[in-house]
Amino acid sequence: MSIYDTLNKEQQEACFYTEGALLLLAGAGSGKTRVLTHRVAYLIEKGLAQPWEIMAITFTNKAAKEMRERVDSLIGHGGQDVWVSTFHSSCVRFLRRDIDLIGYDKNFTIYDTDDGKRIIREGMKLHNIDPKQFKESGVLSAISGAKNQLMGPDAYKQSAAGDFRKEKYALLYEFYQDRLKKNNALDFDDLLFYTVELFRLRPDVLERYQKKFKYVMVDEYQDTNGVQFKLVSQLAGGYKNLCVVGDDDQSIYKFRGADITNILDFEKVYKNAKVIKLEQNYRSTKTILDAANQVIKNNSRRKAKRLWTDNETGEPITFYHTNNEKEEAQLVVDDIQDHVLNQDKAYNDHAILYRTNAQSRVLEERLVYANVPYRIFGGTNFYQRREIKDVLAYLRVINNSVDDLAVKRIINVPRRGIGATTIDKINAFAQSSGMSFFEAVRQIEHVPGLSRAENKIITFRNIIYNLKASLETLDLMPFMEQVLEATGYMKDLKAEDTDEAKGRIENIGELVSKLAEFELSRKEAGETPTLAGFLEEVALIADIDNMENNNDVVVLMTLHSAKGLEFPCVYMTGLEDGLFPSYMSISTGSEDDIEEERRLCYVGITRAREQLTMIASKQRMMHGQTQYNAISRFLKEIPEDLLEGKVAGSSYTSDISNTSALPKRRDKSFFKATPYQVKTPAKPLPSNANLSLDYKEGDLVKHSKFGVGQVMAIEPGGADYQVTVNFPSVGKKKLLAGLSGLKKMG
DNA sequence: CTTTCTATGCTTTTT
DNA sequence: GCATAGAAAG
Repeated sequence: MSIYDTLNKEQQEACFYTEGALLLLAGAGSGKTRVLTHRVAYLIEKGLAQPWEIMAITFTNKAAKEMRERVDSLIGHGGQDVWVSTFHSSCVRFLRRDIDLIGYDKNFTIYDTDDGKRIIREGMKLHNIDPKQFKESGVLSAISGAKNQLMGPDAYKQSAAGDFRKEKYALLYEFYQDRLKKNNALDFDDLLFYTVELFRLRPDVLERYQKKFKYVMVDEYQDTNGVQFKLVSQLAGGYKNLCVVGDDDQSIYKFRGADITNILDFEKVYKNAKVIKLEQNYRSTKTILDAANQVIKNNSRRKAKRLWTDNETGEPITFYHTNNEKEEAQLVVDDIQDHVLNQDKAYNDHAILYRTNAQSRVLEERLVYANVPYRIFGGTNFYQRREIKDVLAYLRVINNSVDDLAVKRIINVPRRGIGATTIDKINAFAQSSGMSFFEAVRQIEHVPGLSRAENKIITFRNIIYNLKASLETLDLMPFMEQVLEATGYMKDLKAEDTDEAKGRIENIGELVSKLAEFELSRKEAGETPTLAGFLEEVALIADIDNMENNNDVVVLMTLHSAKGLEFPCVYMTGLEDGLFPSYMSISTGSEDDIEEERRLCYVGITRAREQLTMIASKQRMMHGQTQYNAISRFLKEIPEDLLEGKVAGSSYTSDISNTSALPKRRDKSFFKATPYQVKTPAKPLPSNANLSLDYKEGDLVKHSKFGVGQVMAIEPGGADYQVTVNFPSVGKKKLLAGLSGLKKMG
């Protein structure tokens, strides 16, 4: 009996085929992570490689974390030395070590697209480019596209000659890279681009890694782009033991530069590549899988394969055609309630999926109304919120003062009476003498024509100087409190006294608890937690990474975010032509675009284990206007005998009163051990959060976002108490008493 | 320099 | 329908 006995024949084959190039075509739910982790175990067990000679690359932190855990539990001792990480964090590691060899500073900051847009906006002003004709996002995606094809600004300029639009892009690309370099910053694409450059220009560095990594594995290979392809071939160029895993039918990130030909042509590039197909699905019922197959088979550009399963036939797929999006939402909510109350299902067995984030609003409304606990993923990322970006900008300035963007962001936040004219003057001075913006602030006495504004700048400068000094002496948590105090940011928000401001205060509180977690985890790992380390971690994190499975809540997310996840009950909403497939993909008239959407549909269907509900609405409010859309063409590709409810003509006449025919909700506590509290409109904070708390360990407290939880611990920390609370909906959280607005229950 | 009003523009988004 | 950016007014 060995650990490999639990694998099927193809899985075993993939596991034992270790040398050379291997393409693993792994259909949805076919157990590819199992194969990858067992393969790692096999390599180590057979003595083919030491743990640190194996590299596994994923796209998301979540996938990396999951693989990490599974490798650890399978291998036990030594497992933690296997290099498991995302493309981007691997590159950060490479670059932090050696980027100086190609003329950059090792202490670079990572910019997100928001930062990028600011730079482009600036560049467009400088070059007099009409913002009506060029959108920042369009420019950025052109730049991103160029980087994905390994084209620097010069190469791009050459290729752009004669094309009016591209020539402007080229101009902005150059400006953008200049500005990033000045600010000592790299964007997401740069992380990959410069790593490839580093390896190209310094073969000695590349060789070190090629010797180190005897075996390289890449997950979600169908989503790789040009640079990633190059990077992978560089890394695996030594031993040439490269195993890529993917499913061409789940390639849904073309708009981010993913190139499906990487997987389709793998065998052409790696001539002796072995191909193994994993076609047995362990996740879904026959009915669901059948539907998925029937839909995806309408795509022409794909590798031949047919997913099958030994699972039961299961229930038919339910189809509803509702009159409008409110009914749609109500129906989903009622159905979930019914499952929870009458069918022994938990809330977290349910996922509601949609094409666009905007659709979540109506659903959220009905969920709140029905008191169903839920969590929305995606939309505006936590780290994109204004208050979070502001606070992070302060940290960035303290960490890397050359970061002009960050300095300009917070120089007048909160208001210090420093306006556009003053900033322009400093800017002009900085540029004429070739220094950074903050350097000009340092030498503010030399900047001409400021008069009264000078004192305001000096006040600001002192704040930053003092905080820089605090960072030297204090631990991160007390330092953070200093930042919030000394900058006046918290004071300003508290004075505002609106629900919105309270929400922002809570978000900052959440950021503080993230910092606490970070500090703790680094200390546990025996490392010194640094500000730079925290900023880096925060820059590379996504919303979905924070999804924890043990919270009993319904989850809402886009079809894109759902990739890689599975749920017993899945609701696919908004299945209408014009929404899904999107209007864009229909109007270009390109079959490729429709195929991409169809793959997205395939991804959605295959998320479901037991029950799949598909809903279209006759009428829907979109962009403030009522739209009447036809039922999605994808829905029509599913044979009627797999569906319950009628597709054409639609016999399902739902009016809201009809839904009250569903079983009435009884006292929730009969069914769920833990009472829950859904998001309520923020309750007023204890207005002067003084330091005496009205709750103690063991008490139940209420948080306006996380609901009710039990206080696990209270510890003094600097000027405020750190309170650890266990919330049934989100798990344990460490909060600052003054910021969190916790209220004792009862 | 700050506040308030009007216009505009909107898919998806692993990092 | 909503959020955000830029212009106009205080």
